[in-house]
Amino acid sequence: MTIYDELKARGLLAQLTDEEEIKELINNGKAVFYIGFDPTADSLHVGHFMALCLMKRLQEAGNKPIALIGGGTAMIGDPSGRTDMRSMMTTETIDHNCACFKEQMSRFIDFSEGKALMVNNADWLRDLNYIEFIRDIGSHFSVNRMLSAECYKQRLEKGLSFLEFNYMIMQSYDFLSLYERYGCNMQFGGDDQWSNMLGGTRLIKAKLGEDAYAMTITLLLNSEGKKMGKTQKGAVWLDPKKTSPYEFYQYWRNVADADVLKCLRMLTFLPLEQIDEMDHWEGSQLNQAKEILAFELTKLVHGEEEALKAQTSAKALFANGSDMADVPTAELSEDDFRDDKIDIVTVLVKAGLVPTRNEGRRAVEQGGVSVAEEKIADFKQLFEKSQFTGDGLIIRRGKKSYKKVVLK
RNA sequence: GGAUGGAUUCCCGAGUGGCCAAAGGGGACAGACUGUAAAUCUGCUGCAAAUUGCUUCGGUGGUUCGAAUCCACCUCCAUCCA
Repeated sequence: MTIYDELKARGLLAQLTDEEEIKELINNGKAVFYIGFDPTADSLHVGHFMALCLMKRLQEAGNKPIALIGGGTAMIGDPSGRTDMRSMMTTETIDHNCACFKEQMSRFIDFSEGKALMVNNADWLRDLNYIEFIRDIGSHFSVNRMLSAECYKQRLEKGLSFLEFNYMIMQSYDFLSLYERYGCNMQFGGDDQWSNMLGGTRLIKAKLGEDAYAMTITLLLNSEGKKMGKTQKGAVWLDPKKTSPYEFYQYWRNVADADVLKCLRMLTFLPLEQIDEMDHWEGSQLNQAKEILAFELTKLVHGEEEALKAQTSAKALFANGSDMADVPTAELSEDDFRDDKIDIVTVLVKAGLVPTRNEGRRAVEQGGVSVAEEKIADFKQLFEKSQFTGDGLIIRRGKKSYKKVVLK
């Protein structure tokens, strides 16, 4: 199976500028492609993960990836798909984020011996001369055309600043620069990037008279049409300090039935035959598929050891297993006790199971808290210090949040 | 630069002097039912030393016994005009 067919079968491809040419290029390892990442946070998240996987797949097929970190474009902010203006970021924050991205990416992509490149568009964007730039590049863009782009429609109703309006031009210029510097002939990106990417191919045609291609990846949406990888607490991060492997595992373990197969296809590296097999699974059997999904992804991101740990903890807590060793742990200090006692609300807060004391109270009042499998009825209930020594106590909030709490 | 409308809690959105920690909806969270799913029903949703206290309605001052609500100035946004 060619790489192109595989990507297609996995449902990863959304729009292409020229299907035949692209097929030819990537199947024969002739593509030098780039994907841009905007450093808007200090860690990559699940949304980036899919792009990284795609890079990996294409790299394995012999193509050369360029990871473009948007240290320059981040100073502008992409308005695509946004209803509000992005807040401005300082240069220091952006630079810090770039460094974090770099480190995380090198775990997925092989950057050795020129097999892949990582560049930062700050190198050519930050020192641009305005007059030169608009004469040289700006003259190739039609405002009429830009305004008719779908991604600006929404913003035209709510207001769009000139700063953000320029994002498309910057991104197009990136493509041109990469084409000239590294012979980059293709760009990949999320489907919301389509019009920005087209801008690039058009610019290359206009400036150099040469062809470049663009292809978008289907956005990973859940069955409700929302972007996946977001929880109410924010994004699901790849950095274990921001989203622990256990939480990461649980996120995928809990995806809706309707989304499991899609996620398996788009995100994992499992052979398609195996995934097609699971497609016949129904009802509670789908739970197994979710387990596979969660395990595979955790393994990809955090390594097999962490994935196994997350899996055994999950089994211990949900399926009455007995191995509690790897359940996420929280520690209490001597100072948390008064007369060697501590109340349940304090324990919940200290364990991070609840953000405020009020919520802790509420959780107890609604019967959502148990300690060592015993439901707590009174939020004033006290615990002895001695109960937290040794293996400590398993505190559970709701169905899915557990912490082992021990005395340190 | 001018005219008009607007800014309320996580989001949308009511409230135009005390009865307001602020209607209603969404989301989130918890309970029941389940398969760690979905749907449904119920509860709940500012913070805390908790029958009370504290902070909140774009910002700063002011009027008043009392302000989300009235006044002044400022900031930001939208629409129309230039």
